[in-house]
Amino acid sequence: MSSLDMEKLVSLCKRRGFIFPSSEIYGGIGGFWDYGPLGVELKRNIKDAWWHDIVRTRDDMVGLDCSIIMNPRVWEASGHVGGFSDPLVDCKKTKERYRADQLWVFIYRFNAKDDPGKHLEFWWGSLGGAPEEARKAAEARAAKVAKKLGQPLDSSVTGYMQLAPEDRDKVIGPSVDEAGTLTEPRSFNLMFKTFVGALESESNVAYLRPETAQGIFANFKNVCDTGRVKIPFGIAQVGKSFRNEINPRNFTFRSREFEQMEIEFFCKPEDAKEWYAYWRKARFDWYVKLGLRSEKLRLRDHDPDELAFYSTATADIEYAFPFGISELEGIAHRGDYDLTQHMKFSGKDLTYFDEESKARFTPHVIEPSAGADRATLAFLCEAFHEDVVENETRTVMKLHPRLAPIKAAVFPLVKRDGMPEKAMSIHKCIQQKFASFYDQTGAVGRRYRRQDEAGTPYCITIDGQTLTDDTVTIRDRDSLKQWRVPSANIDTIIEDLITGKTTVPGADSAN
RNA sequence: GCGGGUGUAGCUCAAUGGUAGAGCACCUGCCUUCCAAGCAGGACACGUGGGUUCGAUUCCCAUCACCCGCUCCA
Repeated sequence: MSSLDMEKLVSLCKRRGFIFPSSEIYGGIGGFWDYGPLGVELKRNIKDAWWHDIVRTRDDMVGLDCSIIMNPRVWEASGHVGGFSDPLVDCKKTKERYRADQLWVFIYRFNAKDDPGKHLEFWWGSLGGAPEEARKAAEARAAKVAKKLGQPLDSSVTGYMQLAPEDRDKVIGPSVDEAGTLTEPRSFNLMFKTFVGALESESNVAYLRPETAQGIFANFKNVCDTGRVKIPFGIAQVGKSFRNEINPRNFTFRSREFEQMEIEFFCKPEDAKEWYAYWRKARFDWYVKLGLRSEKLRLRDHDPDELAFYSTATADIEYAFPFGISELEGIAHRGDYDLTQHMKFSGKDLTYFDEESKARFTPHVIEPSAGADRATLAFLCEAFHEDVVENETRTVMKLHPRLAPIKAAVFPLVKRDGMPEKAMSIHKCIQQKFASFYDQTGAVGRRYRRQDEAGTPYCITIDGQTLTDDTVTIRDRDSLKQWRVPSANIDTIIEDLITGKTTVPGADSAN
């Protein structure tokens, strides 16, 4: 799919009511999106499928729904308050961007050539994790100047962050030869700050969570104390998270408000490697099962230098979006980092006592963390098709029946002879079990096409024959095949098709 | 945050310094027995705010949003 097709998808999403720009009538707001009538059903079906497969049908998983705003100490323990904000400096000339805390300023003083009593100062900016790392580059520049002016009188080093504001203009950026091209350090803090209580003061600062995971760790003891879980087990949570992304981009892919589907799976330290391998595969297979083609998906293991310092292994499930290959879900082996951090900061014992082995230990954690909006976008991209039928383009969303916003649409072939009444009663019947849509306007072919764009897998049409033998036609979205079935147990017939218990008949038995 | 581009109806596009048009979609009626039918009628738009001008959708400035590239993404 080219980028042109991404535009088509965005257009279809808006036209058919999948996704709208947030607060559009006020000019919108970057990084926020709304789900329309079809979109909310699709996203809900994805979250429901996840919850069903991860929590309901497993005996080693329980669910949780914790608050979005937590005690701010949670985010100190997790490292988000300290590590989630980087002061950045831009070079106005080269457009390069540096981390201000890794930019060191080496000040060298030389005697001026024509006037030995006068001193010249050079403030060279140089990059490095510590001054020692940065020194080499500065020394090279000093040596160059020394050829003209002689050896420097003295030198000193300071952090760019520590400079007085009026001195920042003196600094020569790492990639330029003139001073004054660097901006003030600006803090790009990705945490959403707010205040708890009506009075705004530093003492009641709180944060909107940047991930749902920490709520699980903070509740680990509570869940264990309910006595219904034994290691190995997992806690699952679906919910909104917030990050002040520097640059939201690519439709809903990088949003500032987004929804996560996260698992923290707790196990014995010696079993962690095995569980990591298990979840790495299980989560990949889940996307394939729901319709993402495996050749568009890839499982990418992080390089050792890419890993967070506490993680021994991390893999990303990536999807080939039209705008590039990007992450849908990360599966991380987090060791005992999180529980240890929360023990340290809360002072509470979060170790686990294993009744069988009579051993006490800090569980290790495997974290499969998925983006619900990213999954939704991937399924939309995957589903989008433009088929050519009799020289006409048919836009059809080939969504997995389990995910389709509307499972069945019911049409009277024409608006008379009691067909609308019969169709309506069938629609009401199906509606008890599935999302169903009734439509009697215009030609039936147009109604089929409308449902194609919504991704509705099955259309049911009531015709003249229905009134005599009580059968209806079912039309399959992907094959365009039609066949007759009794209307009496139509809800069960649709259910069997959705669950895969039955399949579309090979023969076209339409009238 | 930087550079470039775009912004006209629900969608895709057009025209214009003098009150905006088309196709598709939508609504109503008639007609219609299976894949975007026909006829008649209808509703709907110049992203926002300033400036220039007698008059701005058009020119200028700012702002917002989106797209592309950079940057960032614990």
